[in-house]
Amino acid sequence: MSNEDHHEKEEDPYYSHFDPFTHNFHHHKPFEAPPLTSPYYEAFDIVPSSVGLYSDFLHASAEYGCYNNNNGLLPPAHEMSCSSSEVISPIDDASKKSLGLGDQSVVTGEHPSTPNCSSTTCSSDEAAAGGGDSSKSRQVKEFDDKNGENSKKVNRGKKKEKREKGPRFAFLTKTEIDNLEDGYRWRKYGQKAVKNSPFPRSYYKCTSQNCSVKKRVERSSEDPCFVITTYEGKHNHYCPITLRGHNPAGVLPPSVSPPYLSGLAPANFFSGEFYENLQQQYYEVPDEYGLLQDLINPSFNSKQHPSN
DNA sequence: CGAGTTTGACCAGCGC
DNA sequence: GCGCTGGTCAAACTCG
Repeated sequence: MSNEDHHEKEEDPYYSHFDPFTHNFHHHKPFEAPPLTSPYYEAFDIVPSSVGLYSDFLHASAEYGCYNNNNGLLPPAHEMSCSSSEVISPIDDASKKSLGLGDQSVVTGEHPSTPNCSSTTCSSDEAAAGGGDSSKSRQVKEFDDKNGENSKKVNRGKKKEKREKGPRFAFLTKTEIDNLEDGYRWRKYGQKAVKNSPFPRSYYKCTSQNCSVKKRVERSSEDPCFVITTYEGKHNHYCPITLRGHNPAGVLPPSVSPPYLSGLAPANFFSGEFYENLQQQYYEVPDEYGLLQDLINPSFNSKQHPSN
């Protein structure tokens, strides 16, 4: 799929703001939050639900269990002063299930029982993906050769163990570029057509060894101007790429950066260069694991175009 | 030749 | 149980 020039650049009619997040966020900070109050919250503009794109996206976030999650950076959906309840819905049991959360709470600040990849101890996809039960490691087709067939059939042996997901963070980007440069190196490992969308979803993994961060990129079906990028997991390495020869905000190594600086925030997200070509809507996807603070770049001082 | 992409198949979860 | 769907794998392919 190409980025066809669906749309010429124009003043974004959706980019006027209704900002529910700034309204009552501060009641939901059960932990000692890093100083990301306004930068992040203000980055989180939501437009009226009449804009289908956002509606969809917010629904998706609800499915992820966004608003009721542990760190409380985001308000419960039903408390958001967004203009429509159809846009925001609190996480329900079904949503938890979809998250693989089962009965576990999505409210507390506790870390999950699964390995937390926030340190270098997380060394494999297996570990990141679900506890790394080696007994259930995949059996590839070689073991199927007893039938003498060289089929592509595989028995991956991934049984019931649900893959547990790392922290997730998504944002909207108004851009014609599908795969935004974020400073990290990614290898595409899949592409799928998604229901109700003419645009495929692409799946990427971080190419860095021992880093299991993934991202999904899909263009909004309702407004192809927007690309929805969802990061999952947390980088455990330096950003391999810096822009213009300097270290952009958010690319500090985890070892020296405060938690909210490490990890997922797109490396060049805040660079002027990046801004030159697009407008963005940050949107926090439910972060079951209490790592929201890892995702927010404090330099993101309100969604301001540098030219402003 | 290595790294990255494409693409068809497989698998698991979920709803009916 | 079955079909649908999302997510992932890995062989084949492309590109530099």
